[in-house]
Amino acid sequence: MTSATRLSKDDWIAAAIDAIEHGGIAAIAVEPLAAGLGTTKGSFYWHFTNRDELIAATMQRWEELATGAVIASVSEVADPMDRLRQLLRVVFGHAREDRIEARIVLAPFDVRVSPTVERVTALRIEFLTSLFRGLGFGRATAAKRARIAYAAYLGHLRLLLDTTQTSADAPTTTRTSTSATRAYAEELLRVLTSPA
Amino acid sequence: MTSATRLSKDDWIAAAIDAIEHGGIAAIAVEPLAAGLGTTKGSFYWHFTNRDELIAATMQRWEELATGAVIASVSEVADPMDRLRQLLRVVFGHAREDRIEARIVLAPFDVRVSPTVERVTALRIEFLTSLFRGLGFGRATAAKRARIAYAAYLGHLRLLLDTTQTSADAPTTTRTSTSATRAYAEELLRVLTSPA
DNA sequence: TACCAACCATACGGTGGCGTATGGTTGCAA
DNA sequence: TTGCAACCATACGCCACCGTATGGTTGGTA
Repeated sequence: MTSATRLSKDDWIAAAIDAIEHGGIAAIAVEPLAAGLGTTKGSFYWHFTNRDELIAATMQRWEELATGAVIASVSEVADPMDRLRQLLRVVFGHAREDRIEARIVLAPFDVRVSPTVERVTALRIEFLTSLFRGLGFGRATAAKRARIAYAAYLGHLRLLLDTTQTSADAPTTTRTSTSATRAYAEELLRVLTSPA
Repeated sequence: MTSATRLSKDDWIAAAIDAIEHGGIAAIAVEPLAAGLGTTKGSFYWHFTNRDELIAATMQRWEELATGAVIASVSEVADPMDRLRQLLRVVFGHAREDRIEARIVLAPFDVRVSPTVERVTALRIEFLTSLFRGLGFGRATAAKRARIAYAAYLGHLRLLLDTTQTSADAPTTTRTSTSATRAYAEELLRVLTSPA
């Protein structure tokens, strides 16, 4: 994995994204990252002018990942109800692993992060709103339900971290989507689509 | 405010809680706090053995505040439906100011914080569950709705921070409970109490 | 009023991270 | 095979913070 080859900008960004999992953007620190990559600051400061530039690049990369994947994986489904169901399935299935998502999306008050997160948030809520509109809800109701749905997702993301971290073993066996989580998602779907 | 008198342990804890608003537990740093209090480390290390002890004390204090107030302010209402309504009103009214709550409750992965937060979380969800049971929902449904309700609260807490921070003026005019927030809370109440 | 305990200031050494400077390597291209 | 550009290592100074050591103050009590 740590091949003795030379590094690219993207290698640093990838390492930065990994680091987020264990300490948020605060963990995007040059010297620890260099150590992890088996190199030194000398390399880093050739590719980047400073730490903030890496953080910016990392956020940009995350934004691409965050917007592209999920929505795409859903938009192929035709029926609106099935789309929403599918979305919840995907999103709540992933949630357990997505520590990175959690760290970025739950972390407030950081100017280097918030613009990106706010864009992603807006986009996701818009997408959800269109879903609810497709289900026949009026404009205002759809907007509110979308917001509730996304808030519930965020909260769920946070709540998952409680039980997860205690056992530091965490085998690669992604035991995602516990039956409890499934039940939660189904109930959420139920209440969110209850008649206006 | 910064009277030239001597300081107590509680003064440091109070300062620590304030500091959380502008940087989370990371902002509970001895020297900055000392400067803010108009004193020096000398004082601090007389009252506490080290930084972690202050953090622990601060979390303990927050736990008291977090559990006591809200639940008490609600339990005087008789009718279950009104209780829930009242709870949402209180909680969503406060939310905008409660940056501190947000920073503590949304921050994961910190061993010095998580045990406290997890206790508070469990307690609140239990309380919510009993509310839903009081509304006539069965055990399982009540538990799920409670979890959804709390997740929606957490997510809402996070979403509020987006719009809030941009304008750094933030006058003391607690413009809490925007009409948008009210509408959100009402819709949330509606979907959460929709028939099983 | 003299003293002791509570409380605080100052100075120090240590750590971890940032950014710069400067001098290697390495590999491809002429 | 030499040479230059890309890439990396090492060493340095700086800053913010932690914790210790040590020597003041201060205020109440004997």
